[in-house]
Amino acid sequence: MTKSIIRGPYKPGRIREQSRDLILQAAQAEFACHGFRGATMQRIAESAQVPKANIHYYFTSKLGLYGAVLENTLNLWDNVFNELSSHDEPAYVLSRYIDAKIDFSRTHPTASRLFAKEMISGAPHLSAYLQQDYRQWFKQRMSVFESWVAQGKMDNIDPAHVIFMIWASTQYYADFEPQIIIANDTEQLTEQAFLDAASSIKHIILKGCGIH
Amino acid sequence: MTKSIIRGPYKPGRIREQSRDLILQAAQAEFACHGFRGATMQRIAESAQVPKANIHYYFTSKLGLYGAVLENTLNLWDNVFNELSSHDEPAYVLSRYIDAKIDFSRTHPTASRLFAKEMISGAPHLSAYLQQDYRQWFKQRMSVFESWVAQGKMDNIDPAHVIFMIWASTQYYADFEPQIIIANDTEQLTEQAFLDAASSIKHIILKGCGIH
DNA sequence: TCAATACCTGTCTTTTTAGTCAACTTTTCA
DNA sequence: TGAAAAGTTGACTAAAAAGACAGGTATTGA
Repeated sequence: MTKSIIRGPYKPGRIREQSRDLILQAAQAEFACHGFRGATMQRIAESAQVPKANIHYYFTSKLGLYGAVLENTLNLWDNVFNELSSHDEPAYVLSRYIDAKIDFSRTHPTASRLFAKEMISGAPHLSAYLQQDYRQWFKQRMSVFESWVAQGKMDNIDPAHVIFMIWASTQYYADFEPQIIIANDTEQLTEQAFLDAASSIKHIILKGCGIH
Repeated sequence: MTKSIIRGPYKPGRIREQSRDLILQAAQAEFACHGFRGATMQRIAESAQVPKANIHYYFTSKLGLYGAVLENTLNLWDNVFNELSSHDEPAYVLSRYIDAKIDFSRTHPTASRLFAKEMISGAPHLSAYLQQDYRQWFKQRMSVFESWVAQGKMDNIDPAHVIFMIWASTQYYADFEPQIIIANDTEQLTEQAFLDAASSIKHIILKGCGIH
């Protein structure tokens, strides 16, 4: 076998990590497309090109696999969330954040869709996350916006709606791709299309909030 | 039986219509929550409080039922679409449209979620609609926006992104309800919450597009 | 009132699904 | 190098799924 040449010297747990990752990748796509109930272990196995029993060697059950996929995806998510850092200039902060969100939609569309599906289903598997990290993050950012309003750096708008508008607008380009593709009369969305979207969103949000 | 007293005099086909509607209602909720594959005829039957065989009396198959639900929902959708009529004043037209969209999110959240799920799955059952009515509607409205830009009534922004932003922002309040509820520290969204959302969205979109 | 028609549903079949398991191969490391 | 550990998988089981259908009941209009 040429494995040791191709993959380099063996380390304990290396195969485990690699196989798990392969399965998680396939599972993310399947769950994003069909939701938890609609996904089947068989299709995930075929997509990952492993026997179904192999999935059950690494994951206890379908629910366990789904949990692992969600956890995996939450980490990516948090990185983008943290782009909305504290900074004196709202124009700079929001511009960077919108760019980061649009870039996430372009580079991780299935991650975005997975969360959207979970939310639409009532987020039955995300309540812990929503109650903890999300809630905390949200409150912190709210206070940043409020300080901007107090300093006259932006219009007096409920920050929650601004945040929702940014999320909704940026995630739309991942979640509603078929609609956008048909409207654009194209086969697939180019990087330029995402940059244009970011540009329009930034224009409307910044100007709309009275940020200079 | 008291049916004739409760339901009034019988007309041919009246029972059919009533039963179909009951099932469609339950099916919409189930499909919206679990998607086409994740939904089961059994749960739809339980939710509608009819035997499963009764569903198969009115609908040929699961796919047939799903198609009927989609068609049913598309009619509601189109009514809201048509609110974005031609009119001289962009401020008036867009305000009315945003109000109508937010109101739809409030009064028909499951309809909104059903479409969102279908879109995220790649819209496999909506290609006909997207290629026909949707495409046509979109092009027409684009030209309205373009005439506004030409007349200097709004900033020179690609209208597609404005439309997407309005859709995304308004539908978000139906599709991502769990997220919004937790951010709002409330049990459920009140009508006032929707009115506030509409108000903020209108402020940002109109001002952001340079519409007076 | 009384066929004819429409409506209803318990029971059955077939297919698909999640999950198990024991026999097998590969990898590791002492 | 060889035995223990890790990884693999074909074949199985039990549960859940969609759908068919025959034998019923309710409704209608003449």
